Amino acid sequence: MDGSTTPPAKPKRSRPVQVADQIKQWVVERDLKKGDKLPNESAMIELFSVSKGTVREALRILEAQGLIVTKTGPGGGSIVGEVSANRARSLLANYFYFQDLSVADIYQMRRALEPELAASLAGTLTEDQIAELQELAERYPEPAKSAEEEKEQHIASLVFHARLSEFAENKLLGFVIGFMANILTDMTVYRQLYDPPNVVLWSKGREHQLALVEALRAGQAEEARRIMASHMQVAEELMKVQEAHLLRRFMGD
Amino acid sequence: MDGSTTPPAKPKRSRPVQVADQIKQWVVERDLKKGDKLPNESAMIELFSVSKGTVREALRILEAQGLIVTKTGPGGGSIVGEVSANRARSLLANYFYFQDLSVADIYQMRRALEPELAASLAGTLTEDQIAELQELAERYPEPAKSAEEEKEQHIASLVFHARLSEFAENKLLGFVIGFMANILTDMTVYRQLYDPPNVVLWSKGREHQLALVEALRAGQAEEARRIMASHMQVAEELMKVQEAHLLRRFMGD
DNA sequence: TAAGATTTGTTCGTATGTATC
DNA sequence: GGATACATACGAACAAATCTT
Repeated sequence: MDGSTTPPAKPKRSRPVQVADQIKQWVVERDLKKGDKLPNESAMIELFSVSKGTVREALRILEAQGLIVTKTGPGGGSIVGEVSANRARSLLANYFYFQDLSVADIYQMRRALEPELAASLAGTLTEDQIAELQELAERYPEPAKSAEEEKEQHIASLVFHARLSEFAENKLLGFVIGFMANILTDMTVYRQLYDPPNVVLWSKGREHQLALVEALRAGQAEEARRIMASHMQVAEELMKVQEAHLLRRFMGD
Repeated sequence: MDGSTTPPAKPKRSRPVQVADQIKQWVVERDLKKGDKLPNESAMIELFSVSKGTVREALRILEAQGLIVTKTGPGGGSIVGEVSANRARSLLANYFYFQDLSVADIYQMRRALEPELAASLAGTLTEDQIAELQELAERYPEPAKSAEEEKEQHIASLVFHARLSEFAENKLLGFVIGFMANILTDMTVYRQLYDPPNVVLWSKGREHQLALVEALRAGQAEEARRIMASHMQVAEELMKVQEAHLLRRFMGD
C-alpha cells in the first residue's frame, strides 16, 4: 500500500566507476590543475578502501577519457592531464559511428561555419601563420593527372582547413571545423576511386585558397567570408560525387 | 651508420589499452552491431593471452567510452553498446573544461547554426512535435518577478532549443546545438544572480518562440530562419550581462 | 656503469555477488 | 530453492619501468 513496490530506482554503478567518480570529486574539490599529482595507487587503496585491481580499473576509466596520465617509476604516478583535441575528436567520432552522417549533412555545417571562421580570422594571424597557409595552398600547382593524385590534393586541401581551424580564437568553432575536416579526410582516404579528376573544380579551389590567404593577410573580413562561402560550394560539388553516406570509424587516437 | 640510433619510435601503450584496441579491432572486423555479444572474460583471457585483471581494465576503458555495456549473470557479459548523446556530450565537455569558452564564442556559433536548424526543420515536424514545442514556448506567460524566476525561464527556453535540436535530421547539426544548450544551462544554473529581470527581453523572446513554432508548422523555412536569427540576438543580449568567461565541468553522465 | 629505491604493471588463486534456469 | 554461468572484487606475489646516487 505504499511505495515499496517501487524500489526507488537503483543506479547501481559498479565499484570501479564509483571510485572513478570519487577520484574526480577529489580532484575538483582541490581544484587541481593540469600537471598536479594524484595520490598513488597504494594511497588510493587506503583512501577509498578498495583493492588494487579496483583502483586500477578506475584509473583506466579516467585515462580513457583523457583526464589523467599515468607514468611508472619514482616520482611517477597519475597526474591531471588536459584532454587533447585529438582525443576529444576520437571520442566524438565514436558517437557518430552510430549516427550515419551524410556528406550533405557535413556541408550544411561547413557552409554555415567556415565563412564565419574565415571572417573572424582576418587580420588576426601572424606572418608565420599566413606563410604556412600560403605554402599549403601553393602545393600542387598542377591539376591532378589521376584519381589517386586528386585524392592526395583533396586531402591536402583538408589539411589547409584543419590548420585554419587551429588558429581560431573561438575554440568551439575551431574544434567543430577541425572535426569535420577529420571526418572528410577519413572518408576520402577510404574512398573508392572511380571518378576522373575534375580540372575546373581543381582550378577554382586553388584560386579560392590563394585569394583567401590574401584576404586574411589584408585583414578584409567580409572579403574572406565571401571567398570561403564560394569555396564551400565548390568543395561540396567535389564531394557530392562520392558515396552519399559513409562514416566508419571506431578507433584512432 | 644505419637507423639503429633511431629506435623506430616507441608507442609503448600499456597492456590494457593494447587489449582494448584489440577488442575494438575484433568488433570492427566482424562488423558487430548494437546488441551483439563479445567473448566473455575467460574467452578473452585465452584469446589475447593476458590475465583476468588486464582484460577487465581493457573492458573498463571501452565502457568508459560508451562502446560496450557489461552485465553480470548467466547470458551476461559484454555487448556492443551505442554511444549515447549524453555520454558524447560529457566526454566533449571534459575537453572544453580546459579551453575556457566565452559566452561570445558560443553565441558566434549559435548565430550561425540555430537559424540553419530552424530553416531545415520547417515543414518536417509531426503534429505531436509541434504541439510539444508550442507547450514549451507557452510556459511562463508572465514576466519574471525575481532574478530566481528569470533563471528558471531562461533554462526553460534552453530546453526549447535542446528539444528542437533533437528533431534535426542532420545529426551533427543537432548534436552541436544540443551541446551548446547544455553548456548554457550549466552556466545559468551556477550563475550568480544580481541582475534584475529584463521585461523587454523576456517579451521579445517569448514572441519569437511562438512565432517560430507557427513558421515551423506552416513550413515557412525562410521565415523560420529569420525569426531564429532575430531570437539569437535577443538571447545573446540576455546572456552577455553574465560573467563573460566560465565553464567549469568535469563530471556528469 | 651499476645498484637500489619507488611506483606502476601483470599475474594468479580464491571468494563473493548476481542473474537465469 | 538449488544449480549454473557469469562478472565482481580482494590479496599476495612478482615483473617492468624509471629516477637517483
